[in-house]
Amino acid sequence: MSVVDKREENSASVRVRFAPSPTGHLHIGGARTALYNWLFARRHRGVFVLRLEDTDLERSTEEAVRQIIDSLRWLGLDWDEGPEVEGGFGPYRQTERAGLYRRAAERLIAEEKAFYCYCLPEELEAERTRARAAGRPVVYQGRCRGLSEADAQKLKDEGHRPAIRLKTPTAGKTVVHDIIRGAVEFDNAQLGDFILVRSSGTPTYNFAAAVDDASMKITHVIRGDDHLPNTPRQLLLMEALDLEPPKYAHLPLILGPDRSPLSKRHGDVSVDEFRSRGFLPEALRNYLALLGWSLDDKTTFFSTEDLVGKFSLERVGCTAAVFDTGKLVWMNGHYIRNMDERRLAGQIEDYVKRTRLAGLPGKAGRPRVPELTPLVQEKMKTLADFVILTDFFFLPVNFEEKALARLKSAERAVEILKATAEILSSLPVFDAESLEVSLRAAASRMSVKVGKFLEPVRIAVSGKAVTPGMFETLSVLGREKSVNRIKAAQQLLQSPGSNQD
RNA sequence: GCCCCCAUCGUCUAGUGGCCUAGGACACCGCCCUUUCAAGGCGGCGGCGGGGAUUCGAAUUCCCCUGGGGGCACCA
Repeated sequence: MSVVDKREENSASVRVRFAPSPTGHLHIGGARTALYNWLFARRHRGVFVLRLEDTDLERSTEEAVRQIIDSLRWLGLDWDEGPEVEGGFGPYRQTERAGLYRRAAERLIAEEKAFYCYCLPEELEAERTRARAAGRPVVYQGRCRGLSEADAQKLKDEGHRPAIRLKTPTAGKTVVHDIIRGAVEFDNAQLGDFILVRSSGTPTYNFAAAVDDASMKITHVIRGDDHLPNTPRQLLLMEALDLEPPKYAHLPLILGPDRSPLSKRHGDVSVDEFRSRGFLPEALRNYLALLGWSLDDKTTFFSTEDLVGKFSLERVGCTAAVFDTGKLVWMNGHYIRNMDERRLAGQIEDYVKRTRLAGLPGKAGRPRVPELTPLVQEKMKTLADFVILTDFFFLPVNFEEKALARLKSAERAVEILKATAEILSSLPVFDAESLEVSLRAAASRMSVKVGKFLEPVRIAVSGKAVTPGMFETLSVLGREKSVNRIKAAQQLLQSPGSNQD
């Protein structure tokens, strides 16, 4: 810890940002990007900025803003500047920064580093199609770059609304010094004079991102791999604007099981969905941290403090990673087993409330979550498992097909159930210890192994083949319900219709 | 078509020229423990995409190929 602290001293000025476009839920890939940014900021005692890239008016929604903010909060990734907290470099929505982009664009025009382009989208599209067909590079040909004053005026008079393009160097290379990948070279000629401002007056992604990263004094841009080809454009822009560029780190993508980029096709991909499925934020953080980053060859579990203390971009890998839900489930189970029992009970209560699952516990006369939690804690892998494991405490017995078959074919089941009902009815103290003593004794009297003895009891009382420990289960279920259910099962077995083959 | 990125067990990864007959984790398969199921313990299966080159020596360096991915938008 002290080693870390020492090194922090001179990196106190780190500023990073997470810049989602609010067009949907927070995607698991975005969550990892946010996490890495957050870790990097915390690790260097820097500032984590949340910026909304909402320049696409068509697709951006307030609903999406809400969801992204909720998901980030739930994940525990708090931002120092951004929506709802503000800060000295705001506003933090690009739609509210229009003046900034306009001034930058005007300056570039005035300095003749950018120009108005009157080409129609359809014309450009046609040209691209031609270029592709002819095997030529698909780059803007610079038609309006050298437009004369007179021609420009004429087009303007005809009512054409121009876009603004950057004059990109036609020769030379732009090199991106990526922290994760090293130097990556791009031919300037391949870049083309890209659009800065749409004819509608709104800035494009590259323009807004470059202006904002610089004006917000971002020191490290940590983002997805898919932005690597954009980086030379942003670099060129900052150069034209005479702005100090940040350092860049491009994270490899997250893939689905079929090795294509993770998307809705692969099922649950939003943080919100993982929350609904009963995953813990600390488990998701731990799993996501390891999806692309590692400390060494053996450390798997990291508390958030560990992560903050040990995370580094240098140890982020270059390879795209497949998202393995199975491993997340396992890790979540580990966190559940190791959680303080009372805290877990609280989480379960919140979860059940939030998801409104069947068998809502807690009504008068029913067992409460804190009472049930210790019975199922070590069996749960997600919070959702709680309901699956304990529903029979709240609901009438609903026999699972497999369990019913097993009950019917169990040896001496009727005899066992009868004996158990008698014991339960007459037990002076109805608690787990007494139950264990007397039921073990009964099994031994009947020369039946305890496991075999308990099987029909388990199924009678729960309708399931799998339950928490039987003695604890009976004791929490209570004498009356236990006896009633056992007697009911006994009758079921003895009724004429229950013959089986 | 052009530009760029990537390549170790099924999956996540360690590995930065000899410590590697390649280590760990998930999954899978056995065994143990056990009141079921989990959990836990022990063991097993399983990998450096291919070809050249450099070197006394390559998972590790270079080149080519192959495969995967991203970009080439008035989307972000």
